[in-house]
Amino acid sequence: MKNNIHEQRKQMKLSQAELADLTQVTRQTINAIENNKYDPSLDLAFSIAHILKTPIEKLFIWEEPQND
Amino acid sequence: MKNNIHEQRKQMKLSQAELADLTQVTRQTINAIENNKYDPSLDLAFSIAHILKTPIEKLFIWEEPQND
DNA sequence: CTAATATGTCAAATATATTTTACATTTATA
DNA sequence: TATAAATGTAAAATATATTTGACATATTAG
Repeated sequence: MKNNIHEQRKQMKLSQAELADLTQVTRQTINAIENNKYDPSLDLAFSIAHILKTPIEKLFIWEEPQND
Repeated sequence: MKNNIHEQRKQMKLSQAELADLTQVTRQTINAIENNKYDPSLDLAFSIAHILKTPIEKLFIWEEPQND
C-alpha cells in the first residue's frame, strides 16, 4: 500500500524524528514506513494521520486485491 | 480501539465466516477482532471497511493517547 | 569547509497479528 | 426436539511490525 507521509510530513515541516516523537514510535519505524518496508499498525496509522492532519484514506492509498 | 464491525456486519446480513471469506482471512481472525482480542492490520482494516461499505474512521474508533 | 542535523539501513530481540486445527456453546431452523 | 449454522475460544506455529543500538551517507547551517 502506498502512502503520502513524506509529502505531508514535509508540509508540516517535521523531521522523521519529530514525527516519531509525536506518534510515540522510533525514528526507524517512521523511516521504514515512509520507504514502504512495511505498513504501520492500524493504531499507528491513525496516530500519524492525526498528527499530519490528513484523513487516513488520503494518507494511505489502499487498493483492493485484483483477482485471486 | 473500539470498532463497529459486529453492527455493520449484521446490517449487511453477513456471518463472521462470510466476512472472513470476503476479506480473505479466517473466521477466527474476524471473531477475534470483533471481540477486541487485537486490532486488524491496516490492510485488513481497509478491506473490512470496503466490504462493509463504511469509512474506516467510522468503523474503527481511535482515541488519541491521553497523557503519556 | 566543518559541524550539526536528517536520512538510510542492518541485525537481533521483542511484540503483535494471523493461521491452523480442534472442540464447546449458542442461536436459528426443519 | 433435533439438526444445522453461527459463534467463542485455545494452543502452537508462522508472519509481520516495532524497538534498540549502531553506523554510514546526505543535507543544511554556521
